[in-house]
Amino acid sequence: MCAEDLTTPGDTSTLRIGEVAKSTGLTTRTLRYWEQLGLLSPNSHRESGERLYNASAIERVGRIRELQDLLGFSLAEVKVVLDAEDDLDRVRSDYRANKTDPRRRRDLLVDLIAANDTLLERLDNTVGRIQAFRDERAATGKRMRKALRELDAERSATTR
Amino acid sequence: MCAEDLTTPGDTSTLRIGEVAKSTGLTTRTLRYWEQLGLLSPNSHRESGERLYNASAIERVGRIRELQDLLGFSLAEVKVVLDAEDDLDRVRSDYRANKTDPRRRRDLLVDLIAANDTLLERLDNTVGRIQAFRDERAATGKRMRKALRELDAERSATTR
DNA sequence: TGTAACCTTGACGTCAACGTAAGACTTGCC
DNA sequence: GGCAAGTCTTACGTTGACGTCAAGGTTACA
Repeated sequence: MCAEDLTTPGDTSTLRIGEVAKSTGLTTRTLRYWEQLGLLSPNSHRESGERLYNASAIERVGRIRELQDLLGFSLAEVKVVLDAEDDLDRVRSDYRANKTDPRRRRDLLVDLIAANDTLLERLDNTVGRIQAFRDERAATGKRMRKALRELDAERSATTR
Repeated sequence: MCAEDLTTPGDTSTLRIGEVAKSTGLTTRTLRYWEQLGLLSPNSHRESGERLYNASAIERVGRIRELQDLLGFSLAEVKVVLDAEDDLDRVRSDYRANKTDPRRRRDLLVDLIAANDTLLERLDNTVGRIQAFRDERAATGKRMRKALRELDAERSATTR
């Protein structure tokens, strides 16, 4: 007796939490914790309460990790970005379905654009600063290699 | 009675811990914590035990923050990088003083170059991934602006 | 020479992001 | 149908990077 899919019809590649954990490299604990923070929810539940995810959850995990590790966002900040993305998706599907009224849709869109621009600015800033750091490091590397060459030349001259 | 400078002669723009804190925006607690981790040591002490820093400490703080915030390094990782930098400085000054024997110096230099290359690789990797993320975001922004223009065009057509 | 502001070393508190263990229920498989 | 393996909730533990007293010594300045 299994009432399998209670919410979404279609797109039903049901994964158990352990499978999601395995294929993402996370632990089940982390997945439940993220769910608790509202970052990643299972797409349905079995009667027993077992979480069932679909494949898109794995993509979402990648997205979260990207924001967290790559950009150093806290999970709270990650949530902000993800919520915005979700809003955007909703706007898009509403757009297709022609559900919301244009005024409301426009307002939401404007907000999303602003949020996106803020993020972009932050990203550019970060990239610029890392680049600067990188260039500095590259210069140091060059100097060290030069010093090494000189050292070797000196030694070969001495031992000759 | 103050035996001022017990370690380094010259370069004596002595700063007290509170002054360093103020000019870096850190707290004294953080400075002491970092010292405990071996990241940043005062350059001398008074008899009373009071820490005395010189101006280079402030630069060093900047360096630490850069690695910590910008690159998301843990303080342990920061320490690795900084220790390497310190080694390099030591190699340089030894080089000038012609202290260490060339064999040892060469070995150290090779190690430092390798460490630097590793860091560079990591930096490039990070930059690349952030760039990719950035581009994706930029594309999203473009799409949203387009959607907004269309929406406005549609509305003005309707209200006309 | 007082005294407010600063410094010292503990030591305990905190917050995010999980780890880990317990006890009970479910599922998959032979 | 039995049992190992997986999952559930609950709850306490941990780690990194500090914050925040507390109790006492030191400095700087009027």
